[in-house]
Amino acid sequence: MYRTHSNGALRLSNVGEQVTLSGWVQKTRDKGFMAWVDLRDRYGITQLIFDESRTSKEIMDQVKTLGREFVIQVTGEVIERVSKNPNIPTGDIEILVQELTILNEAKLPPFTIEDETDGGDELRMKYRYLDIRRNPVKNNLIFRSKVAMETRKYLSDADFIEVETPYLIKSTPEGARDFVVPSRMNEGQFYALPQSPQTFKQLLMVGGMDKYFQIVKCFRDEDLRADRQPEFTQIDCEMAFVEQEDILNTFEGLTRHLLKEINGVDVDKFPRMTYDDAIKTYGNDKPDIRFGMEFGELNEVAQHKEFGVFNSAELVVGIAVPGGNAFTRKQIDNWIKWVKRPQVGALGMVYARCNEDGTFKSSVDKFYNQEDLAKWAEVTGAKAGDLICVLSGDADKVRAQMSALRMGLAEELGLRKADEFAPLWVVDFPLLEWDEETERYHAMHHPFTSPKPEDIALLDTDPGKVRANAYDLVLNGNEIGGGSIRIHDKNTQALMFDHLGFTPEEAKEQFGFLMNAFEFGAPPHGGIAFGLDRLVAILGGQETIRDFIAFPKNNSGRDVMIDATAAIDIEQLEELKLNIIT
RNA sequence: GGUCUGGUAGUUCAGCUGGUUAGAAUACCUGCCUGUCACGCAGGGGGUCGCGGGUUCGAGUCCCGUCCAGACCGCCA
Repeated sequence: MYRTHSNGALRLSNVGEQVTLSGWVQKTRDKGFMAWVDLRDRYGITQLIFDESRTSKEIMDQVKTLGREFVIQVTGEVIERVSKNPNIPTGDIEILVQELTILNEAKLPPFTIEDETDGGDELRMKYRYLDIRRNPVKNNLIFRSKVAMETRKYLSDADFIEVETPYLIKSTPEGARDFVVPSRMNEGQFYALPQSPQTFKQLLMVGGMDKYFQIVKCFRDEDLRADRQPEFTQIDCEMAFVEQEDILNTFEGLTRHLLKEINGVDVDKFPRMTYDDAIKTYGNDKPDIRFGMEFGELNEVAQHKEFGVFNSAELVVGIAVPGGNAFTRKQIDNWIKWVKRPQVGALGMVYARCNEDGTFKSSVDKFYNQEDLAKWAEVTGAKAGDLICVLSGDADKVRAQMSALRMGLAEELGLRKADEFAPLWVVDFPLLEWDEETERYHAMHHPFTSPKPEDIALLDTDPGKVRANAYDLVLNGNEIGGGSIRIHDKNTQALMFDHLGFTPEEAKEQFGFLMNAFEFGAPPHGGIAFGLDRLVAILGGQETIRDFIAFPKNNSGRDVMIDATAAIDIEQLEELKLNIIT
């Protein structure tokens, strides 16, 4: 037997017991006459003691050969420590070792296996199995497991059935790029890995599995970000015989359950905001509402003066930065530089200081008097001590720029508190989105999303104005889930494909199976999918999802540990009848 | 596809305006140390300054190219 207890288990009450422990050598502290070894496993650290007067000479010598991360097994007696360590749960006891076995030696690890490691990201990824030994990463993985378990518990209790759907499916031109898999048995043909199990879960509804969920890997061949991986996990859900309201309530319930069970936080009923309002008020369809700084549209009060920049702008928009009057001139200049970076792309920024005495001092005092600036303050909600930041230009662009500035400032001011949770439903998304490149409308969500019945008439006259029965769940400025009520009749689906530029033949070739199914009694249905990686990271109070994934890919989609991607043998290529064109 | 930042000891970093033998911390090795727990003390080893080219009397430092990493924009139905 390798162990009778874990390294986090023993307490004062175990004193006198004979125990066997196994684990990794975290650290040895050798005082000559006496040596201590911190023995680590998943559960904690237990201190081993070796002592000239109580330990055999052989074992004393053996201890001197132990290096960091050696795997050892010891047997000995639990004794009370002479000097206790209040910082760890096992700090009152130690093991007086009588037998020591080195189960496996270890090379010197390339970085320290400690909470605050000296290792950089690249190295940690290359030796991810060592990184996972560290508490922060280990705890994140345990945390993720707990979120997944609570999700299964909640949905299972609500009569949802977990069904697996295939990973080898068919490529479609809509949406993200597919990862493709060549088929050996079907020469020149390919499977695609699913971007989501969308059509399959709809077919499950036709199949009568009226409450379905799946915690499932999805794949998208697009460029990565700190919160985007090429393979990621969704909590994918679908329900039949439901309206939008039923879905929102069910999954608000799931989110509330997770916040309660995982974070111990009770949240009020989630507020709802239309897509249009989110864009107007926050410049963004996933607003972080943990803090204010809402947009104030200044066209009426700032235009028709002598300031040409504002007069020629489609939109002049401002926000009040709480306490921002404390910024130095240099700090404000740096924010101006910040918004002028190509990533944000503003041409400049106008600002107005709101002095404590109620007066204003702006960068455009030449054009605006105190009365004008007081109106700016009224529209943006600025109080004495605040700073009003104003951007202007093309409405869509300036909203995106102001949104970036709002988030940047909030981050800087510490308004994005990791332990505060502000969920929000964003509803009434547009059904279609104009794509400049292909010069046609694309489905904003996906082509199976149902238009709002009262907007269907607009499909022919003003397609961009048609709203969908689509919704996103936003948490702290991150989209953590999104879904829609689906189309469930063949004619509406055909109409949608038509407006998306599919000929009836193309629609049949790519989605004929779904259209067919709709002829055999498809129930009304809808659903939602949560991004598990992102959800877990946010519940865990972090923005980057990588440390909640055991073996993530790097920025370029590479796994630096196994060194994937890689070329394949010529034999494999021949078997697949593939040529590499360069 | 684009913008920006970085690459110097095992590791994390400093290295100014180009100028003697490239430093610190930590890790590692040796010795000492009668209760350590970020142990302490003394000593030691450790470098193709990512790679290639250029400017210069002289390049870790400046320029060009390239590779790698990270953040972001585009992209992500």
